[in-house]
Formats: sequence, C-alpha cells, structure tokens
Amino acid sequence: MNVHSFVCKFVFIRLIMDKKQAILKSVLRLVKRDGFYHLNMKKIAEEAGIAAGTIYLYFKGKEDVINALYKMIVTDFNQKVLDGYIESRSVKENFHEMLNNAIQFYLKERDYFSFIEQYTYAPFLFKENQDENFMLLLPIYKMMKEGKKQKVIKNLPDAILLSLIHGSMNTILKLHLAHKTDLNKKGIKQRFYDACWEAIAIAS
Amino acid sequence: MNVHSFVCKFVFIRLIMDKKQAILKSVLRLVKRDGFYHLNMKKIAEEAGIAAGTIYLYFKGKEDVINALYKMIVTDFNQKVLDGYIESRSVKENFHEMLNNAIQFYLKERDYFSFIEQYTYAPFLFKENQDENFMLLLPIYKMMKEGKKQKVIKNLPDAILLSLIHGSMNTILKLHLAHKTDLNKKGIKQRFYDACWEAIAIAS
DNA sequence: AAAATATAAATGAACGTTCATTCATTTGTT
DNA sequence: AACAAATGAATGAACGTTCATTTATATTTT
Repeated sequence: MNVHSFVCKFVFIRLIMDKKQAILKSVLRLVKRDGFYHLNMKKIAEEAGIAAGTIYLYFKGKEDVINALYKMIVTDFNQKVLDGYIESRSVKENFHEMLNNAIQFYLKERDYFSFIEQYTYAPFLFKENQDENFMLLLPIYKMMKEGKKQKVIKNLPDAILLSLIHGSMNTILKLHLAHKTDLNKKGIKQRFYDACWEAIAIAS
Repeated sequence: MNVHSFVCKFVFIRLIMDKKQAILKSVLRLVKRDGFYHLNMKKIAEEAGIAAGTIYLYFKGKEDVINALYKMIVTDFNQKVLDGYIESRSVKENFHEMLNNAIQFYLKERDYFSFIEQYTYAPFLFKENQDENFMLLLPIYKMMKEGKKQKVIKNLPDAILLSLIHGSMNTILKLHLAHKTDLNKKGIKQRFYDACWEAIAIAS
C-alpha cells in the first residue's frame, strides 16, 4: 500500500461517514418534527437530499437506521456527561457537573431528547436489546456508588436514587421543551440542581 | 317515553359503551405488547373479536380510537388519584395518599402506563391539543399549591416540584416494569414515598 | 495528456405488501 | 316486514425495499 492509496482510503471512509451522518441527522429532525409514527424512508431521503435507494447503501434498512441513531446518541451522551467526572473532586461537585452536562447536552441537541424519549417507549420496535434502555443511566450509577461509599448520599436503593435524579431531570427537560419553564435562566437551573442534590444528599 | 322504551334505551347505551370499551381495551393490550408502531385496525378488531368494519360504527377512525383511549385513561387517573385528596388531612398525608393512589393505579392497570408514555411522546401523532400532555399533572398541582401556602412544601418553582414528584414517580414505575426494582415490596414503596416527600418538604 | 476502460456510488421507477377505510351484503332484533 | 348492527371482501393509497440504469470517480492504455 503506497501513500496515495492510503490517502484515498482515508478520504473514502470520511465520505461514507459523512453520508451516514447526514442520513442520521435527517432522521433526527424528522422524528422531532413529525414523530416516529410518520417517519418513512422517502422522507428521510428527501430530508437528506438523496434518493431513497441510497439509504440502503449505508444501512441494512429502516430498523438499522433507527438503531444506529440510538447508539450514536447514547455514545455521545455518555462520553460528554462522563467528561464532567473528575475523581479528585467532591461527589457534590461531580454531581453538579454531570447533571449540568446532561442538561446542557439535551438543551444543545434538543432533537436528541425527543428521539430518545420516543425510542425508549416503543416496545420491541427496533430494539435488539431491552437493556439498552438503561444505558443512559450509566454516568449516574457511577456517581451514586461513590457518593454512597463516602456517606454523602443517602443509603437508598439504587432505583430510588435513580428516579430522583434521572426522573426529575427528564421531566424538567420535558417542561422546558414545552415552554412551561425556562432552564436557560440561571436561577431556575441552579435551583433545580440544588433541589435535586438535597433530595439525595445526607443533610449536613 | 314509557318505561319499556326507557329500559331499552338504557340497555342500548350500555351495549354501545361495552363495545366501545372492548375496542379500547384491545388497543391497550396491543400497544403494550407490540407498541404503537405495529398497531393496526385489523389487529384491533381481531383482539376485540369483531370485524374491522365494526370499529367504524363506534369511532371515526384510527386517530379517534387512540384519542378516546387517552381521554379515558386521563379521566380515570385524575378521578382515582384525586379521590385520595381530603381537605381536612395534612398536606403530607394527602401527598402520601395521592402518590400511593397514582402508583397503585399504574401497577393495577399496567397497560395504561405503557400507553400513556408512548402517546405522550408521539408529537402531533394523534394530538388535538398539545396541553393535553400535562393534564395528568393536575392532581399534583392541587397538592403543591396547598403545601406551599401552609409552608410545609419548599417554595420552589412549580416546574421543579413537579419534576421531583412526577418525574421520579415516572422513572420508578419504568424501573419497576423493567424488573429493576419491585414496588410491590412494602419497604421499597414506603422508602420511595418518604424520599420523595423529603425532596419537596421543608425540613422540620 | 487524452481517451478508453473499470469500478464505485447514486438514482428512482417498479414491486410486493400492508394498511385504513368503505360499502354491498348478511345477520340479528323489534 | 322494518330496522339496526355487524360483517369482511374490495379499494386505493402508502410503505419498505429492490434493482436495472445512470452518473461520477478512479485507473489504465494509448
């Protein structure tokens, strides 16, 4: 393999990825706008500015597209949120940082939230693995475990702590996206973080 | 109108309602089992033990069926949960009672939860009115207001309190239905109620 | 360097299904 | 006989997917 062919191969892969991404981005926009129910291959192609058949060059079919998108979002989410975790910091600081990262993530990529919510509640729609549903909770688990060990977080069952953190985050995002509150206001966000922390922390 | 025709009319209405209910119950079971995506009129008819055309004698079409089901569930939920509200009782007691009613409601009618979750996140799918989404929150609103007035509930923005209560309830139900926890165990349920109350109550 | 050839990428009409809905007909009731 | 209720085959639109064809890109030959 000479340098020339190496460069060619690199460019080749990059282009494939670009088109794959373009298709996934289209799905994202469509699911947000019209919902899963009205999603179809022709629309996806139109939105991506390609022909319907082209999608099948990059994905096995509709299911494959949807699953690929889910995996992309989960990977992106976990990476960005776990980025906020620094061993040396206190649990409280890590909690704030990760919750903030999670909320910022969904505020920045608001289509992600809509997609994830709809995907999660479509039983056996496109799911290869039911446990996938809970992959988004990994960062919270990590933090909870450490907090319990250090006795700064209440010794409640994991499910309850998860509910208080993830559940309330979910709902406040929902309310934000429905314009029932405004997480961009600094005050609201801070008060939410604090309320959330108070809910799970051992009072000092 | 004589007694006979009155009886006839009564029976007539009852039968209509029975068939309507039978159709809605079928939808419920199918949505839980296969998801919204795989729902179709033939399946609904089969599940209800009637012919496909018969559905159109009772509903305008598919959308109408879905919307009717949603309205039925919301009405049922609000009634059953608000049943737990007694003016003379303390806010804390009312909170426990209503949260318990809500959870029992969804545990008893587990198909309801699956349906509501999927319906809520299908943007513009079958929704005549976007604000419908938040109709399930009415009972919580009522309690929150009173609690704030009596200064037993933290003076946080409604959206935050809602998130802590409704959001965490939602997630714990989700975890229960996915067998990640067991709300039927008395201990878990009680600890969840207490944790939830601690999250919103002013420490005494 | 241009032309010819080979390969890859993209297209969109066509296909077979599936679906919601309709309605002429049948079944049940008054 | 008269009416209401239920049927399910028929209909046509919509869908996911395929594939013969076209367009674009790369390679080889002249």
